Amino acid sequence: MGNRKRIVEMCLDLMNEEGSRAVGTSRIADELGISPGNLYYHFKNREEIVMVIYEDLDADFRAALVEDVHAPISPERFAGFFLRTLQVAWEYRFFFGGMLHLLRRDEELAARYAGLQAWAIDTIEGILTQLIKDRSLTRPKAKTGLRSMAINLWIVWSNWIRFIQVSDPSGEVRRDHLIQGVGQLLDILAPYLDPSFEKAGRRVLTRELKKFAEEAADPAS
Amino acid sequence: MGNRKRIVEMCLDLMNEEGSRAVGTSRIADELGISPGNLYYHFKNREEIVMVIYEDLDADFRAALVEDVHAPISPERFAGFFLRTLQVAWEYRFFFGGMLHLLRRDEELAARYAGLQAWAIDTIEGILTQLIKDRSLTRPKAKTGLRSMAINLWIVWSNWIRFIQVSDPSGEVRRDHLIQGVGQLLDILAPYLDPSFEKAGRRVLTRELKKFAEEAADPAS
DNA sequence: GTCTATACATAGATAGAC
DNA sequence: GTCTATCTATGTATAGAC
Repeated sequence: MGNRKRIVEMCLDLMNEEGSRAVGTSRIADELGISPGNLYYHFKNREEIVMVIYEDLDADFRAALVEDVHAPISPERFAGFFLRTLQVAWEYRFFFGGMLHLLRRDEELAARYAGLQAWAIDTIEGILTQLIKDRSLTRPKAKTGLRSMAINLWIVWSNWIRFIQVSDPSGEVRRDHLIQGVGQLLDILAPYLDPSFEKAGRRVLTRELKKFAEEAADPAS
Repeated sequence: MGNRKRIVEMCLDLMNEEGSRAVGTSRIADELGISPGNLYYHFKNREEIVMVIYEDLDADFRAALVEDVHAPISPERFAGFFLRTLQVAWEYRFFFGGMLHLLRRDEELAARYAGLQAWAIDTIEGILTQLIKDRSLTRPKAKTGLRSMAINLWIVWSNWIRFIQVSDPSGEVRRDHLIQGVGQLLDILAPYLDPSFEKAGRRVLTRELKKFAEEAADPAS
């Protein structure tokens, strides 16, 4: 694998582990056993590395939210949206952790992320609208209810990992925390969901939790 | 006013404006027209300044959430909890913006904030329980529903300001954004709220919005 | 309490050899 | 494509005079 790619991956790993601020260009180079000069041959500056990573995040998130959206939306697929996107939030957790600072220092990144956020909220609203058509969701009374719901889902989604990290500073985030996050998102919608749809969605979580517990007990597989 | 206090206030202002990371000790001293040495006479290090500010935040938040909690809880008081606490989140927005980084570099701060978070979620759950006793809120079906609701309220609360900041990178956060945030929090509870209780709560927001619009139109007052 | 001067570490970035 | 060497800027913090 070329050094360019190795730099990006090391940067992502280190930043996820220690936060974006703690990771500088010299640190990345050190860790890879290459020279700072080499790193700067591949990238104009530190921002550029982060931007490359952000592009992956952006693409992964959009793919996770758009994948398999054909109507009607099954509870399994609906739970899948949440689970896949939370997985993305986990894989790029450094970004959400240090977001404000990263965006402040890079206007282009700020604009792009604002765009992703706007798109995400619209798309979530679209999914909710589809659920209403499918009769899996009751329309909220207030006109702005759907949008408000989409915003709340987005906020909880984009901050769930941080919430877990802060709750237990010395603990690590595990897959069951992600599954718990999906439950948390479902709870926002619960009062509007068709009971059997909700039940089926929750079953997916129970199944995932079981799978995780088994893997944890038997790491061989 | 003594320099110690001026340092704390300047630090808070600068960090709120530019993010905690962008503000160093030399910058604070510069801005106040005092020497770095003077700053270090008053504080052991930068962490200590942040800790002093955090202590205010902690106290202000607790006071805002506990103030005037006698049962039964009126819709006006309930809306007041949200409005006052969001005001606190706004006054110390630097902390929420750079939280993960701040907590990573200061174990004591991390422990204290984790404590505040746990207390807050418990206290919110307590308020919801009181609302159920008052018959202003319907108990959610799931056993863990109340707690989940409290967590969602907390997550949206603690990240609302950041959400607004990121939504419009070049815009400023105004009081009407805070009021919108209260609406957002109410929406999480809406399906469980007694309709007349909810209506009265919303009226508080309309009134606050009107007050803000008038003040904006007539800054003299 | 406050100042000047300075030490020290680290991070971002570049020049030029190989 | 990669290296060594180095520059520059900045931030944290201290020593010692006033």
